Amino acid sequence: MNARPSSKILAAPALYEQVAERLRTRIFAHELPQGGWIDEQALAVEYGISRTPLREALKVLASEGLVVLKPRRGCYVTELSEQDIDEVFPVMALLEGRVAEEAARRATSADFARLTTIHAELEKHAAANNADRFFEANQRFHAALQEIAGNRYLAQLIDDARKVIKLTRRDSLRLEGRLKQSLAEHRTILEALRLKDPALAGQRMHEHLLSGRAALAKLATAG
Amino acid sequence: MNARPSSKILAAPALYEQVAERLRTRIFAHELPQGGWIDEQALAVEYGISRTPLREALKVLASEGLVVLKPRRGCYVTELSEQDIDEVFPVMALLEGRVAEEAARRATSADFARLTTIHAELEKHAAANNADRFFEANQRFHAALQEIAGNRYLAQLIDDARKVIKLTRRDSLRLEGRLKQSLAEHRTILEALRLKDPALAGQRMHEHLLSGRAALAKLATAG
DNA sequence: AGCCATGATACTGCATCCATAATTATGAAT
DNA sequence: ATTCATAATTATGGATGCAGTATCATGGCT
Repeated sequence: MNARPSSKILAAPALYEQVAERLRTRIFAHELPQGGWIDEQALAVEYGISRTPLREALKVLASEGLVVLKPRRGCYVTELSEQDIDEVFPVMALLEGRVAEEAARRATSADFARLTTIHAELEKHAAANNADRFFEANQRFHAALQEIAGNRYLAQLIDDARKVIKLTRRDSLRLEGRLKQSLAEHRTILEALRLKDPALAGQRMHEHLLSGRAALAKLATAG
Repeated sequence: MNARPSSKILAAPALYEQVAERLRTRIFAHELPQGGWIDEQALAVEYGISRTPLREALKVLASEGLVVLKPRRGCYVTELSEQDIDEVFPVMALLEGRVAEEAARRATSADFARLTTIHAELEKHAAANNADRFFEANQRFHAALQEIAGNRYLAQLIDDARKVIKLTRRDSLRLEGRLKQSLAEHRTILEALRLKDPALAGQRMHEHLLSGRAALAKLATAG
């Protein structure tokens, strides 16, 4: 069957890419549980496709670190150990810090206006205590910074790292008080950007990320 | 044909992985030229395999950034623009700097002895003006640092970045005087490690990488 | 003479099929 | 009853086949 043919609006992505995206969504939703076996046949039947594009999609996900391919054994959703998280977050903090630094150097007044708009949404959703929308706006804020920083390779690495982190079932924004804390940190970052102080922006962003990891750690003990 | 079956010494890598590795080698050797089209059929015939594992290998290389997949058009070796290089190197410098920093914190005396040994080889090959061996020893030095730093994710990113950089046909070590300069920089890095000064080691490594990029830039103008 | 249309060619992308290896189930022996 | 050996089942990995589309060449038209 395979979606309606009318979906071919300007260069349809390859089937394996569509499949990869669907699988990512399911993995992030933890619908496919960590460490769980991925049944190629079942998925192929479910998607109404053959195993070929599915297997190609899995190769892609494997190089993204979302699944592990055990030769002759099959494919499993990656399990993140506490150590893994402790390795990824500092790198993420480093990269995001760099983005903030560069963004502070390059941001035009138009860029700053855009960031301010997004930040206003963060304030709104935090006030409403809406973690989902806050999360979404947060993503857009970081994405905007990446664009302003203007280093696509750096942005790519951050996106990849974010995918890995999303493997965790825990969501620090759900932690009591974390949402407000995150907002406060964002305020200081925006302030540093406004001051056009690259070092300060980088430093605060760096701390912001590490603060996120600490929140995650609290969740681990709390259950 | 497919290598001798006797090569199954303890968990043979999947065929697509072997193919990916062979392709990487050919790409780095510029045997497959930048921007060049990759003929799936011809390669499959040459390797004596079907197109299936070959295509899977290409998916992996694509997510490594070594090739680009144009839907319905085929696969092409990635072309690095000057801008791409200017985006990758600063990130590389950032990551390698971090590795050096962490390594300075964690290195035991045994680790330091190992680094000293490798550095001695660098000195030797630099004296002999042997760029190939210098390059190889240089790789081992950086690999050793990564291991000492103990962050596998960080190491992974560096390895990936290094692959991208290797796409360039230019080799800065061939530049007159660069080999000696690189050696001198290595000396200062080792010195910082010996002093167990993380900040200094990180800073010097960072500069070392940027210095490498500058050398590459000179090569660009020199031809 | 140059340009556009039409047809031939060739390659990509997906499906299907097959061989091999791993896992599980069954049964026998200790 | 437990354990080990053996057979059946199932899934992975690779090969082959086929449909759809992009590219290239040839020929007609302006």
